[in-house]
Amino acid sequence: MSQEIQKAGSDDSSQKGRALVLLREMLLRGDFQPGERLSELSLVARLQVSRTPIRLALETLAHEGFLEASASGGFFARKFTIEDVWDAIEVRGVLEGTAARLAAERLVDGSELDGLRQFYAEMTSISELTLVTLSRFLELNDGFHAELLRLANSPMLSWTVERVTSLPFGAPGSLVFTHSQLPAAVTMLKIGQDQHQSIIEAIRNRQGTRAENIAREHARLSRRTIELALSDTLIQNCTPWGALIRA
Amino acid sequence: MSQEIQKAGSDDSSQKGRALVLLREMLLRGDFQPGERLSELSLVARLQVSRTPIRLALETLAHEGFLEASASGGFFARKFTIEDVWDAIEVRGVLEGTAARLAAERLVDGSELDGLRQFYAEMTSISELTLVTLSRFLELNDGFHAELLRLANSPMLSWTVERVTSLPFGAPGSLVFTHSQLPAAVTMLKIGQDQHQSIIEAIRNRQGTRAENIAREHARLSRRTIELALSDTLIQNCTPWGALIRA
DNA sequence: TGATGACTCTATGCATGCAAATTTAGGGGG
DNA sequence: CCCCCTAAATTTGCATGCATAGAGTCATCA
Repeated sequence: MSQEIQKAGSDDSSQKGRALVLLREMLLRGDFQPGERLSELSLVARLQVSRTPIRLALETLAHEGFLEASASGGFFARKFTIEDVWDAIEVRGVLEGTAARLAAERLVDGSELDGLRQFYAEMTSISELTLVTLSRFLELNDGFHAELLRLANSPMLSWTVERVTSLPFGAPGSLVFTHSQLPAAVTMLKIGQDQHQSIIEAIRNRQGTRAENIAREHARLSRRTIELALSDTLIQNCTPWGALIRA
Repeated sequence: MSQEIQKAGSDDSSQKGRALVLLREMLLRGDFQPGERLSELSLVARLQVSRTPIRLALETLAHEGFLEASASGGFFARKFTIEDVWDAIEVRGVLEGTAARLAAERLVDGSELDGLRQFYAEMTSISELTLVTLSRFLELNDGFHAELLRLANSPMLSWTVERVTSLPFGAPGSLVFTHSQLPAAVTMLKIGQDQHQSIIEAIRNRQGTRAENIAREHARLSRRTIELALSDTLIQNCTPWGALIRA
């Protein structure tokens, strides 16, 4: 599921979509130095797409937060620090906390929680961690969080979260662990599962503040997870977006 | 100050900037029905600008949340309900609460609060409410909130707030009151000033949670203010964005 | 040697033509 | 009377040419 989520206009059927996907890949791969100017003409050669769709894609990437518009026209690669990553996670936690609180406040019938319970159950049923089960686990995790947002019943909140998560930092994404870190990583996932369970319980009991606080702490768990992955690897090697972080 | 804030790319010096400003005006004025398709060609005639800058402006407005992209190309006027307005205010409150909390948690020296204190003092010095002093008051209010965000020292949070406030709902903006409502409106502003004072105090004492909660409630005050203005006027007549709300 | 000026060259903003796709209107068939 | 299918007209997506503004460079002068 997480792999199939397509951001708007990113379908491969149009020139703009192709340019967008390719540019995102290049940015995540670190093909551009932070602060480097992305000139349209040079991209025409590299992407085999004409200037018009490239311009549209650049505009979109600027709105998504990857690029910064220069006052004199054109775009620069935005620079990110590890602090930005932590703050993005904090913001995401705040918004998911709000989703959990609103879900608790606006719940009308306990059966609305069945969706969350199902994601939780399926995640629990995954006993051991392999490459394929991890990917499945992350899919279910995405599903859980999407369902939580749905229960908040707030289009404005959903829209805000969409905007914020256009940058890849907040999302759990996939992390690469060294062999020795695996046990600790599994522990993290189990703690996360316990938090999922507690969030469901809090919403069921209409404990809005409790739900909010757990969801916040749940986001901070992904910070700890990243820190763990970072502890004996370079950031470039343990996250898909590592190349974006300089400084 | 609030009048001089220019959203990126909205300067009048370019065709795209002109189109953007004009289209925003038209949308706020309610020139388009919710769900109506905005065809580029018809806009060429109405705005006296060619298709290229119009297309860019439409793209930008979609990212700002005014328009919705159709799957088959083109854009529709998005429809908003009064619930969306309340939720936008709630989200803004959550984010400003986060700014207040981070400001408290990250404060290193009490003198950093001087900016906030100055805005507060100037707002207090305004004794009576006229059209000109109200406008000045709102400017100072904007300044206070911008300074609060600055103190949070979080580029990611600032960026998020910018994204969310591209829609005009969250911001205090200007409201029109009937004569009989004026005393109540003045009371609201005084309560808001007291909250400003309390936020400063909470940050000074490094009471993060307290600062966060007051800032949230402060946002809800603007909901009450809108409800007051709404109480014996149509929404179209008391807010600048009233024409956007249907249903 | 440093700064300032002019000049060149490149990059972007904009306009417009063309083709493909979507929507819509109309007619024919069930 | 309703549905479907076809065809035309509108609309968007894309490519490209042109003009202007900006960046870079080199030379001259203080």
